[in-house]
Amino acid sequence: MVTLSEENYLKAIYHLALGDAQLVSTNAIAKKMHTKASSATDMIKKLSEKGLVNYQKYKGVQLTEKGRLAAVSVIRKHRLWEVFLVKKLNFSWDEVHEVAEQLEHIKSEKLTQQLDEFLEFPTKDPHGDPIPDCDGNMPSTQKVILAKIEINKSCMCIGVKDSTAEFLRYLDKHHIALGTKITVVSKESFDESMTIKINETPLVISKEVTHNLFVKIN
Amino acid sequence: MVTLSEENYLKAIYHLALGDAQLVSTNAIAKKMHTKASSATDMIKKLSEKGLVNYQKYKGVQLTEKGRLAAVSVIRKHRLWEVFLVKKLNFSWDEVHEVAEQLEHIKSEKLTQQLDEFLEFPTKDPHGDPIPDCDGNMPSTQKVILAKIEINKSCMCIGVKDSTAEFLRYLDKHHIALGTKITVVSKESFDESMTIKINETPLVISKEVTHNLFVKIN
DNA sequence: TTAAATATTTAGGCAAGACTAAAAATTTAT
DNA sequence: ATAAATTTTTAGTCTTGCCTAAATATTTAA
Repeated sequence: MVTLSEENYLKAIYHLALGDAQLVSTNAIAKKMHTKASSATDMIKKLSEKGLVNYQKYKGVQLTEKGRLAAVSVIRKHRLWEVFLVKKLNFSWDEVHEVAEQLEHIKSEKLTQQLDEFLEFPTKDPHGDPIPDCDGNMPSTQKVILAKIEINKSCMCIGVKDSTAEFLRYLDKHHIALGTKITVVSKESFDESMTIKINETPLVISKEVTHNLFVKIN
Repeated sequence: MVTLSEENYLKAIYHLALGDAQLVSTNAIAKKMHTKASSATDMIKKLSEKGLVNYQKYKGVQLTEKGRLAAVSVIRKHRLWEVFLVKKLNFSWDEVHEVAEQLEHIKSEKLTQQLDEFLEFPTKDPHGDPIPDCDGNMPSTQKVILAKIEINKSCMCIGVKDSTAEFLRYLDKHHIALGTKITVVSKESFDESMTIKINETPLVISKEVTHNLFVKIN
């Protein structure tokens, strides 16, 4: 039995380790969970006792395979529900997160499978993130940050890094969506801003934007 | 802010008062919630402090209007999700309850409204229970227990009283569904059993069944 | 290579929601 | 009308998940 709070910590650790088995620090976890380091330590101990993470005092934690499966299961549900909200209930991509944060904890194997089928087995959520399969396999994506694209090259927007509602609405306003073709026109080195073209329309974007957009080279 | 636990107590009180403003006893609440009377007392005090119930020591509780609205809102969500599970995700009517018990606590006004629309504003859940509207109005239903129907009269099955999975599967087995026409053939007074006809097929049912089926006289 | 800064853990507490045991109120029965 | 039975409340504990403050490790810097 994994509690709701434990699920949230596992998810945080998974994301902080970038889906890998990297060591994650107590402070990083506390920050992500908006709690204090002492609370994170408490929870880490509990997760460790349950065999969900490997933990050595002062050294950091990593998910065990059991912990990784639990984290990925929550992420799978989160992303499936996001698809449901956008595709079936007319939510926009900047509104789905907080509702999906609740729905991801609903426990029912059958519910998740039937939802997956009802949505016709989607492979990406509305922000372009991959949906793990029911065996816990997370599809790998070779995505790159827009900032890395060279001048005069084109690429396609395939995801966002931090999907805060404000950022997503900014993208909507400037007609940047998943699948949108972006051409890099020029870069300013002093502030890392960039001029891009979308459908022949030029747009100047700050480094906050270039570092939060994932693209794929065609 | 109403907690998950508080919502469950409010729902229990609503059901025990039969949707009315009747006084409900501490013991009855404890029994329904599968907790001890002392736990129920603790929670009653909290609900009372929050203005969700009226409470006088040793006298029992009743929902305030605020409490009733909170209870009905949870019931609305529960029943909408049950419809979703049956209509969209191919659940059968005996499988939906425990999942809906979780889904009913998801907090999002928009989610509930969009779900209602997506389901085309259903008025009944899969067990025949009415779905309250978004303003907290619970449609009244003049349903009667099958046991009350006179010999040689016909009626239509419109709901179940206690919808335990076992009872629902019993009904499935004997082809009794919502909308099924039932004719009362005879009654045994010593054990309150009854012989009925469904599509000309006779069936003997016990008093456990006749007291758990709601019917409507044509 | 020590001293200072930072990160982490421990110790002790708090609120929610449950429990047991005991006290108090109410109801039922003699 | 009083005793017995039942119901309800109170008092004190437990667990989960959080907190603050203090202690201890580790890392960074002089």
